[in-house]
Amino acid sequence: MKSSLGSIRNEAAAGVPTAPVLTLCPNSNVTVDCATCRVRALSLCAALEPDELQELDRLASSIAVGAKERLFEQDQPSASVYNVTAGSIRLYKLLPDGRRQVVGFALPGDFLGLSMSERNAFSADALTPTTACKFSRQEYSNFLDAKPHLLRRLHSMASHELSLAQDQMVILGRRTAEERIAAFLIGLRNRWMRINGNQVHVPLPMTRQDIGDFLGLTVETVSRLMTRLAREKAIVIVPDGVRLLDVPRLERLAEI
Amino acid sequence: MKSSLGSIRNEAAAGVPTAPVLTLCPNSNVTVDCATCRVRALSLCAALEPDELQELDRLASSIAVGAKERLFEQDQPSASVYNVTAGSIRLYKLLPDGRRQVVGFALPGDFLGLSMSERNAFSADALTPTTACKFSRQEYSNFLDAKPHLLRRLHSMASHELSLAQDQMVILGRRTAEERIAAFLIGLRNRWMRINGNQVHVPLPMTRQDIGDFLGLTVETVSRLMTRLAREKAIVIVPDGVRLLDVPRLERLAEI
DNA sequence: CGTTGGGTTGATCGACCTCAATAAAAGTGG
DNA sequence: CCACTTTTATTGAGGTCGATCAACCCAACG
Repeated sequence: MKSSLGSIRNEAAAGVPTAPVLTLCPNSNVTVDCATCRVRALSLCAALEPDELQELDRLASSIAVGAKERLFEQDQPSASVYNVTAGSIRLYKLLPDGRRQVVGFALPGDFLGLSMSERNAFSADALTPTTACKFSRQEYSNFLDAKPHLLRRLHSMASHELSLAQDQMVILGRRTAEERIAAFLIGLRNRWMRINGNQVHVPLPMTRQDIGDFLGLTVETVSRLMTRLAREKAIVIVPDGVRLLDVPRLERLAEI
Repeated sequence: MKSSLGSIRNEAAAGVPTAPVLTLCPNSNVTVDCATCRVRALSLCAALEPDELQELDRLASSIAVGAKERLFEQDQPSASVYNVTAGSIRLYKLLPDGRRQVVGFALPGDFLGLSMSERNAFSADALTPTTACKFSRQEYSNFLDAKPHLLRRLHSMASHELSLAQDQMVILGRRTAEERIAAFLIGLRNRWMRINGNQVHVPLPMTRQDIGDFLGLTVETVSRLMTRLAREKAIVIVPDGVRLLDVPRLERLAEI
């Protein structure tokens, strides 16, 4: 057997898609209005002046995808880049034998395609109904060439992403299961805070399996430890999320 | 006890430096000559025209650091960025309790400071005598503003780094110890190949402890598995490195 | 109202860690 | 060049955290 790791059980084997690929979407190509965009301040577009925003407007199309639909797939040519405006997305890599590593979750304000590379480094499935601004990668790349300060912001977002990835390396390489869960909850809370403001309620649009595949743990371990944190009054498990009761305790565990 | 993970034993506790901090270096501020630089084709500078190279020449100073000296330290303000010209460097993060995660190894041609951020995200110790081109971060940043195609290349290098970090997340989250070692050796061979051309000999300037802290394993596990791979004729352990005998087998294990 | 996907809980197992001892290099000073 | 220390690597014996295997619960849904 493949030893300790993996998440083969609830997945189809060997790279077989588990979510329907995004086909034609009724809401595709809806007009975009950057001026009234609610996530603009959080997103890449914050780097732009009003007139530049109008230019970008013309390049964008709005898309909506239902829960469990796939936006794009690992190793496929990437035709588009996206700016998430609502919803949540799972980003993951599959090994040939079906083991899965979730490399991140995209939330409103996040940009997909930071690397502007020819092929997707990972797959992306919507976890909840999701909307995004969609751009042709080529057109966006040309736009970048004309707007160095936008490139600067793209690079700064990519750098931030790199820094998060390195933090995740510490979590995966050197932290206990309990610390991983705590770090995950605190990290997610901080991200929701930027979007919704300070909240004790942390929405968890992903399954336990997704969390496990993000943290290098099994579903069972995630479930057990969340239950334990709840029993110890550090959190309360509520439908579609958790409520953080003892943030200092969790932060101590996560020790960012 | 802290459970499974960590590398506290051979390290001083709680963030106490284990390597001397780089102070005054005899070879500092030696004149740089980009025109004859042997790693230019591999490095960021490859994006520059001859006249731009001369401009950069004037911003650069050459530094040399001995083995085990520290280039810079996690969380400290980052005054400089570096282009490694020779040697090898360990990049790592420390947890407050002394656990360590090596986030990468820098080799000739690598750029340190891709994120151009205010503070260092990790510490950097030379593993072997190392030389690098050193730039003021501020001056380099200004230079970038004037040269969008250089920024483009910086971003492309940062994207590549992000992609490597995500691959490392798969390794740390979902691979067995044996697979991690194989992936490490194959990955390092591929990097040396870009520098020295195709070689069966893979130099390992880092200790087993460093490898363990990179792969989320203990020294003992690294040693045991390297010995096993040697016993099974996949590699030969030689002074300061390994010789790869059965590359296909290792690649199958690493399954990139 | 059966079916299905997600979540929880228990019993057991095993990959890798921990602890311990020794061996082999690599400095270091006389 | 050789004692002596220090660092790094190897090997063995035993322990444990999280994985595996297996029920079971519950809500959603056609």
